[in-house]
Amino acid sequence: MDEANFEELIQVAYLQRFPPQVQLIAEGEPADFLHIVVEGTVELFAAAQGRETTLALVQPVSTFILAATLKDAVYLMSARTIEKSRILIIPSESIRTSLACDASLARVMVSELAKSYRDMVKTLKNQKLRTAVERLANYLLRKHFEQGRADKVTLQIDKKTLAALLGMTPENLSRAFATLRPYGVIVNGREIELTNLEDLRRLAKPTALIDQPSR
Amino acid sequence: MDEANFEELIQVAYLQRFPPQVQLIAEGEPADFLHIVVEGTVELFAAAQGRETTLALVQPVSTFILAATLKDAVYLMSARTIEKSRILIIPSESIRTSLACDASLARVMVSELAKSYRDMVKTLKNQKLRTAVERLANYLLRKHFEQGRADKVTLQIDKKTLAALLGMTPENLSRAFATLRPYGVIVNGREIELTNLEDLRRLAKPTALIDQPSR
DNA sequence: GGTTTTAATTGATGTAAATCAATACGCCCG
DNA sequence: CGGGCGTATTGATTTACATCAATTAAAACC
Repeated sequence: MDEANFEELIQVAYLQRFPPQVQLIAEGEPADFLHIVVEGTVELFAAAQGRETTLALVQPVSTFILAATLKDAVYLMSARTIEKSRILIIPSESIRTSLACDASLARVMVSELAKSYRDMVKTLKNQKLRTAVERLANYLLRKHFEQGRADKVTLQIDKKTLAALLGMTPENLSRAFATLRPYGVIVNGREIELTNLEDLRRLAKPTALIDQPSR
Repeated sequence: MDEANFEELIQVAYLQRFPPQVQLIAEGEPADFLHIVVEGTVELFAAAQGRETTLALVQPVSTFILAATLKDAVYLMSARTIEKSRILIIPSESIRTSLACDASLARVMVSELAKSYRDMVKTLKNQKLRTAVERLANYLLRKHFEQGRADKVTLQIDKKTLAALLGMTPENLSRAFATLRPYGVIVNGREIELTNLEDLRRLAKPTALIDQPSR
């Protein structure tokens, strides 16, 4: 983006540290600040009818609630830290001002929003087209790939959060792991051993159109 | 957007008519053209594991697969016409070229993408936080509002498509309508009479954070 | 105007997942 | 080295939804 604009934004931004389990924003509030995760992990969640679900996890370096900031609208999701995190906070007003006069910033935003949109489409397809067991199997395969294809995968979140992210209850997640046992999935706390990738893949049927993160 | 750019795009664009039930694009294919619905209705759907689901309906005047066009990526969704439609088709390459040199186009794109993203978030929340009956109830309330709050609502799509859109089977949709009978919902083909809005609202618990279309 | 085709409903049953309840497993602390 | 305390697992049951099968209703066709 334009250098002068960048300086301007840096001036009004501030970096803040948060302990785990701190709620940063609440759905329904006006989006006064753009948030950027510099370190740690942030959970985006939402509630309705007395239920709550996790919609996404955000890890460095990534913005969240960019769309609300740009539309000068309310947050559609709440956010809380999962682990100790550092968050860069920029007033939405400044972002919108910069956008109005900085064409290259606008192009970057287009790209970022298009990516986010595609990720959301993939999440929705995952949710509507797959069973709970299939979602878990594909999640494990993705982590396997992300963590360098070692035969052991480490969950970075507790199982309660994982269950919400995958759209099921913690009890059902336990049972889903049990179901995957015959496919070479051995659970040991947060360490998951994958001893039969072929069978697991045959069950999960991963596809780039859902499981490959958008660029 | 910039006038010269607009002229350029109009030059390379072409308007085409399609009968109902024609597949326009298939997920996985490269996004060579941006599509704009000028007249009619287009269904966006996706398949995996032998299942198929509807992700969105597009009505005039609206683009679809904008994100894929901008990212020069493959389609994540397939599209077919539901009724007789007129579609404006513009080569993706031209869109990307215009974007690179037209700042106001970039800003419009930002706005459009942010809106689409927020709609997708709402769809995901609807799917993860509500039961099938609740989704149907809220759908009816939204149509009720869109169609001028008359006590009768007309479905613009057949029940098979509606079922897929709401994330259920046609059989289950029939039963969901039956479940809503005590809440004043009387079905007569595509005409749905709503005789007890208070009770229906009490059941549906609509919220702006899911049910209000994004601006 | 009757016949074929397609969409919609209804019933019986099966399966996936949520809920409720109890128990086991760490983990920090005194 | 036991308490507490949050997290995870396991079992029993209920509920939501899908599937299979049959029937009815509504279009479309000749």
